[in-house]
Amino acid sequence: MSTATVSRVLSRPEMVNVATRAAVMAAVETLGYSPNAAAKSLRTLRSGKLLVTVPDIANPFFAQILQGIESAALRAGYAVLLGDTQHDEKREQQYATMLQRREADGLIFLGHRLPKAAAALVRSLPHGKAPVVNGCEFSPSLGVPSVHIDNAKAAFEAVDYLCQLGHRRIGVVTGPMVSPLSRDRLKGTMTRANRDKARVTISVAGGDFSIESGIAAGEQLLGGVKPPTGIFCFNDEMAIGVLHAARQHGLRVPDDVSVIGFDDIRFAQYGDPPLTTVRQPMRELGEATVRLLLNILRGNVKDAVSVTLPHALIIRGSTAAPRARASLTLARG
Amino acid sequence: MSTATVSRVLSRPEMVNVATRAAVMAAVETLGYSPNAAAKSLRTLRSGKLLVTVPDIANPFFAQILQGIESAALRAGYAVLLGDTQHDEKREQQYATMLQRREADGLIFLGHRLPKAAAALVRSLPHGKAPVVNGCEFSPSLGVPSVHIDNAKAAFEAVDYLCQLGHRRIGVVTGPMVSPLSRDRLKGTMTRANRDKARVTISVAGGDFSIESGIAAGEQLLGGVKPPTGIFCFNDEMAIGVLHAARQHGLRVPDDVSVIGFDDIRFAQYGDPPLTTVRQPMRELGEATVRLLLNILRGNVKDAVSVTLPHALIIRGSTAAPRARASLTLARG
DNA sequence: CAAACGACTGTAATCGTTTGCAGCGTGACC
DNA sequence: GGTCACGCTGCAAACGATTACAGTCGTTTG
Repeated sequence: MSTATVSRVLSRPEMVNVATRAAVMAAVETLGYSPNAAAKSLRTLRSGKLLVTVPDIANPFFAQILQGIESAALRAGYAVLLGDTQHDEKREQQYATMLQRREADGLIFLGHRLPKAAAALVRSLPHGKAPVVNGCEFSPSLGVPSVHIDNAKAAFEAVDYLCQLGHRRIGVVTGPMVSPLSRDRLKGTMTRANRDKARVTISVAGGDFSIESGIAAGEQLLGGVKPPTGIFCFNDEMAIGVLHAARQHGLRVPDDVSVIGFDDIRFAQYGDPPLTTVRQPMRELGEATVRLLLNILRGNVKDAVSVTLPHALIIRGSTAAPRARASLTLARG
Repeated sequence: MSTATVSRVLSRPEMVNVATRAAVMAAVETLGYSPNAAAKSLRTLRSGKLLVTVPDIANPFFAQILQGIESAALRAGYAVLLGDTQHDEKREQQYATMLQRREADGLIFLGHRLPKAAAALVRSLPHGKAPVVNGCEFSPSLGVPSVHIDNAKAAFEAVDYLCQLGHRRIGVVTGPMVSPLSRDRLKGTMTRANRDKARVTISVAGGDFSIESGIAAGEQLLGGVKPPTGIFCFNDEMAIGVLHAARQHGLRVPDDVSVIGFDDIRFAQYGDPPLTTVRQPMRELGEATVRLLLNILRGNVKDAVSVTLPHALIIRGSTAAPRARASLTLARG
């Protein structure tokens, strides 16, 4: 029995006679044989792994995307190599070198930076051939396809909802401005605000997507004179922080101040009050990045293009019309 | 310049003359060469990867453990292969076969089941040599070392605290009883309750660690006659669910009912009310599993033993003495 | 009856490293 | 001057699979 036959039994059984096939299977069974992945990978030049770098895996938003990625990858016969970069460029670079070493067949990165090693790969291959895709952060300048929602539009709608409710002084808690995602959301926010330039004023506080930064931003916004009556946060965790800050200030939500989050993580729904938020389809987002990457790996160049998934404003208990003076303004408006 | 020299420059530079070393480095630089991981792994029989299976990556508790694992692994020069098993035995098995194929040098599993393939490995090697470790779920019968807290003691302390506050009717929201972790916590609960057998009554509701199951359990417990005045949940998410159910029933926490969670995930602290809970050192737990696994991989058999990490009852705003009748009971007691 | 064909199976090259061993030049020492 | 040690480098054999290509053998066809 040659190794060739064994190999065939395991990879393309239909090529070999049923009798020998059975014999091989039996032997495999009794010996407990299983093929060596490294040897296979060396020979075939495919590792069967997808490298996924995540800015912060403890963030439920990313965790849920990762869940979508993992399940889609598994279904397609790939395993996931996980890198938690902690927003650290060094780590991103470090992980990206795994691509060069062929430890993974492709890269999905959820941050906003395209690591050098990956950028080199993108440059060295014809357009659309590099097995590198992005999730969440659409940035055409990177030359890498991406799966994302329309962040500007989503922000527009969130702010629009606050305006419709009658809010005129609106606070925004952003993420770091280095990321296109934050910039897009701020853009959408300002677009809506500028439509009512005369009446709507926006005050901006910077956050970093953590609950703690949300608390700080909330204190900054709510501690001033003429604090905003509605606050739009660029993720749910910061919104939870703002809720917390509001309580500390003795303000009731939504009576005294309305709060909108972003993402619709599970905890948004079950807090007190339940959070009005912009839902992103996290799981689908993860699955779509895998599909996109697989299209590239399979040479389906025409299907290797960026995808925009739908979002939805989910209205819950953390938003309401502003009281008293603000309502009068609405009545007059 | 032979490949041998290049290999040496890259792996043990001190073996080669500085001049040639520099030349090689220069060539590597200009050619953008980087060694093929599969070939290296084939030759050395080490993959440089640790396989980690997690029951549910969207659960912040596991996500934080994973974060500890990832950072410790990275520091030690290992990459993490992630498997999200969704509590599914099939998936666990599937991932465990990656060990046999040598796709990973070791396995860290966070569930309560030791997959067949891994069990076979454990049996085939001398005791303490199999590169398989568990996180969270200590079960000596598996023959695999583990990193965990003292779940029985922690539960004892949580229930003890409720008793000390004066609670007599205590509800418990458990996890699935197939896991040793849940059984240990229930054991600790009953140990404390039995100490006051005459006065303390325990009612048990089963959950599955999800917020939704916490809501259901909360409704079950709070909907009956003589509902408990204190509820101990086996994780924070179910506690958040119970908080939600209490609100639905018009009950105030902690005035009408006290709630204790478990884990101390980030969201426990910033809800309303902030959750009293048992803190587990998630990050350390992850790091310790990696250390444990590395000890096995390096043949440090004497250090390849289970570890119990400290927990702590964190008292916040979701617990208080019961009111009225219950307090009288306390006064009498 | 020979040739061609088809269905399998075996041979052997190949993937890209690592590493034991041998070779080689230089300097030291006897 | 010969021997030896030492520092460095190259040779070549693994590692364990995949896969053209070349048999082998029975069956069909002209």
